[in-house]
Amino acid sequence: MEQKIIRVRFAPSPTGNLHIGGVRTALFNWLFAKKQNGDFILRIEDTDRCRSTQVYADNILDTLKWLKLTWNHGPFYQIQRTKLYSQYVNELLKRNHAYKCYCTVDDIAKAKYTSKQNKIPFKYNCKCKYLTLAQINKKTNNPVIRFIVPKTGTTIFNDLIKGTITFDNSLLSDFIIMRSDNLPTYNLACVIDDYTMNITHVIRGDDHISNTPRQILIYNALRWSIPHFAHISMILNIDRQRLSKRYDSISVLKYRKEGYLQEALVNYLALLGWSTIDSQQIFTVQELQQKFTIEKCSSNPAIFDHNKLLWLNKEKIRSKSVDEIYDLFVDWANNDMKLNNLIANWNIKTLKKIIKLEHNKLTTLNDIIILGNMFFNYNLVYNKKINEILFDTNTKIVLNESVKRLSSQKDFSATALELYARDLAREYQLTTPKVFHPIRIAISGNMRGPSLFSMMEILGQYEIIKRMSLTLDKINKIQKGEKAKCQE
RNA sequence: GCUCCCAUCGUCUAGUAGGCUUAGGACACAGGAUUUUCAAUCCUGCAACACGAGUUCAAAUCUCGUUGGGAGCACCA
Repeated sequence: MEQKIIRVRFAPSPTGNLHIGGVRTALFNWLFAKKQNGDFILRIEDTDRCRSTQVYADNILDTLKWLKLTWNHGPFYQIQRTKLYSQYVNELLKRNHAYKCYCTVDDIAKAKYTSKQNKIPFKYNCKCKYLTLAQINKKTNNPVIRFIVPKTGTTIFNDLIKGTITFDNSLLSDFIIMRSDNLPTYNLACVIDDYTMNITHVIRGDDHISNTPRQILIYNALRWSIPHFAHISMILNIDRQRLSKRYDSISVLKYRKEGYLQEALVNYLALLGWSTIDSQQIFTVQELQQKFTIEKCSSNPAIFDHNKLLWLNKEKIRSKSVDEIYDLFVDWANNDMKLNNLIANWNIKTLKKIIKLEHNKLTTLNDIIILGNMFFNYNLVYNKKINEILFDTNTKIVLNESVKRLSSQKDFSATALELYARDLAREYQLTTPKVFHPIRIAISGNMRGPSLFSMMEILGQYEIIKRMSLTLDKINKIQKGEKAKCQE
């Protein structure tokens, strides 16, 4: 017998940037499909004309592309499929599973207000079902279409993650499936699409659990078999609140901008609500595809942990060769005009040496910018600690003597340079920090940075002496009474 | 108010047919070693089964209740 092909879909609405929770839903669908050689379909649910925009749709597409969550079909836009929805709405109407409702938004708001006042659960009891032809003829407004929910019984489904979930039909209102503008509402469009697109597994956020019984009722009314459902838990923000469109809809693309690797984000998101028995932390994409199972998805909500993402990003960078990191860096910088200009004159060979030097310290690609600036765009920064060292009486001695000695030095390997510095310390009876710190500040403009002598080796004689002299000049000028820049 | 979902270290989680758990791993945090800085590295440490009943020889694991958190109850998706 032929086995049914697995087909899943990711169906965001373009009413905001794709946020981290949406990306994870997409990822889980994608992994589920990939593992079983199934299809991953992208569908844009844009029936809300007031809030959907192309800008957001593009953001969704761009984000998925960056993360390499490729889809086999689509993107389908629901707005282009309205004929299909009308067709099925008519069928439901014909089969007495739906009726036209002429109630106004005010009517409903009033009913809702009353139930809130009386503290009773809200259920809209629409009477339009019983309207006579004469009464209907008097109506002037455009009706909506409501689905007729059975008065009794329960709707049960077996969720692949949460287990059996039961809802009482009597609690449900006759819900709207088509608005007065003749566009379908979410529950209707979703069912029609999932069915006609042959979706076998609906994997989505668990905020959709309460929509599921409504959708199942539509499947039943149309005599369609229902797909498998899997509701993954939400990602909560640090306040344990749902990631809201309003506050957390900063685009996931910001992680790219900040220098995160797509594979780090994918790896991290996979770990958020999914795990293996052996608690493996670092996965290649291929491993994720092989090992992902819906059964191992956790049913409790997860909080986004930025620290762990950072760690994972570092690990991913470390696992790459210098050349790979360089390529990644250049690609990344090319996405940003400013960065692109900044690094235009950076020497490739030197940059690779720098990357090699700091290979296992890099946390984001942006760290390379910081390092590069140290080497290619020398700039002496001032802060309290640096000033202290700059105006230490020994500093001038160390720098003057260094300039003198290094001018005639032949060997500029890290080991030779360290030897010279240690000799200097011994001869002047200074502790090594008293010698090393001024040199570090003079040549890198900073207190923090890579191994001092390796840094000097990369810079070379000319640059070292130039920077040391420059620093001496500055010290002299400031000491002569020029308004101290460091007082700012 | 009603319905549904969830409940192991600060965070993500392992614990899958109740005994193998003095509850494991990872991130974070703290301390130490190393050191010219920041790191990296190595070592060490801190830290959890929400609570209460019940079932059982035995419960983090099953049942019920309580509490807490989340989601939904739109002509939004």
